[in-house]
Amino acid sequence: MTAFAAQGFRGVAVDTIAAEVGISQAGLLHYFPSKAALLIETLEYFQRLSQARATLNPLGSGSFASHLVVVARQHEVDPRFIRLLLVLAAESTNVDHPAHEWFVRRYEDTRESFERQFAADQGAKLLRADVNVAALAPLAIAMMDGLEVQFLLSGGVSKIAQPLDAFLSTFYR
Amino acid sequence: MTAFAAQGFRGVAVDTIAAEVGISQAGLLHYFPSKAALLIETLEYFQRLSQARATLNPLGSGSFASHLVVVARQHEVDPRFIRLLLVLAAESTNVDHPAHEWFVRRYEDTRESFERQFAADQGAKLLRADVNVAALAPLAIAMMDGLEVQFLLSGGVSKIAQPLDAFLSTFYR
DNA sequence: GTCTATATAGCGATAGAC
DNA sequence: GTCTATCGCTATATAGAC
Repeated sequence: MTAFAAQGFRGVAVDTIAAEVGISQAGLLHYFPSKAALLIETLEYFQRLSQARATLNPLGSGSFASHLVVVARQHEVDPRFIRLLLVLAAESTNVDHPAHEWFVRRYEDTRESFERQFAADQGAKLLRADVNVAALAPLAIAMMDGLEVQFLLSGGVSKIAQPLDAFLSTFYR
Repeated sequence: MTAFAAQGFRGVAVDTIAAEVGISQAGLLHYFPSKAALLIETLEYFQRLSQARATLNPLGSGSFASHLVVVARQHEVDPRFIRLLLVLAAESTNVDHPAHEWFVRRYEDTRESFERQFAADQGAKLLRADVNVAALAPLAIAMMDGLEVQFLLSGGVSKIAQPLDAFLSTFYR
């Protein structure tokens, strides 16, 4: 995760990852048929880890927006997770990239999930009734990704959680 | 520009670019001391091109926000330009990347420019007086970058200009 | 100014020993 | 299950001819 996050898919060598876990390059490729397969498995593992995190941090207590801000704050403390998604999402915009299809599907899933959860907030009279949740979902995703770019480029000076909160708050009562 | 935009820095070979302009690999490296130098020159060239475009499309007629929406619409028609920035910005979040310093400086310049132009809109009573222009600048940049990710991943299905307009409009009277 | 040729290095994947 | 060794390929950069 950290290797792919820091260098992207093409930028990291299988040997580097193998050394980090204490085995040889051939040893690592004994468990994964190819480097591309290793990447996909890494992304799937990341996904499961994120879902486990979300379960530990349930959003029953507050709005979906406040949940997103908490997640953003965690990313500021430990950017390794979200960095993996950001760097590889940009790299995989190319259709030939081994993770292209994975990211296309993931963004679609995320958009649908955001839309559902904003709709729930609207049903609970937390989100303003005049807000179009289908339009808000891609905006919220875009804002999180974009703030992350500035956070990483600035070396942590530019923040994520506070600006995200400011943005989302304009849609809540 | 198109090669680096499509594949990033590490993903493209000098030979590929050389073939595209009709000379050999050694012929191309006759003009640039290294691949990294070629990348920086490409980014500088892109910058000059963007500024020339902005001059042709002056914003005297409307607000800075409407100017940004026009630019976004151009990017939807021809994503090659902005794609270069997005892919390389993500790649260059790594401090060892040859264009890291270039992007750090560019984002700082862009943020300052956005802040100045939003302030001008506020002075002209276009932007609401209660809006914090220093806070709005990074949000606007983040939104443009994030929408671009979704545009590229969706193969052009997800749009940039219309959602950006919806976002910026909430701050204008 | 542009070429061919090559030095040098790195990488992914496989073969085969233990 | 893990290793060493190696094949085959690709890539950057340089040398030197024309």
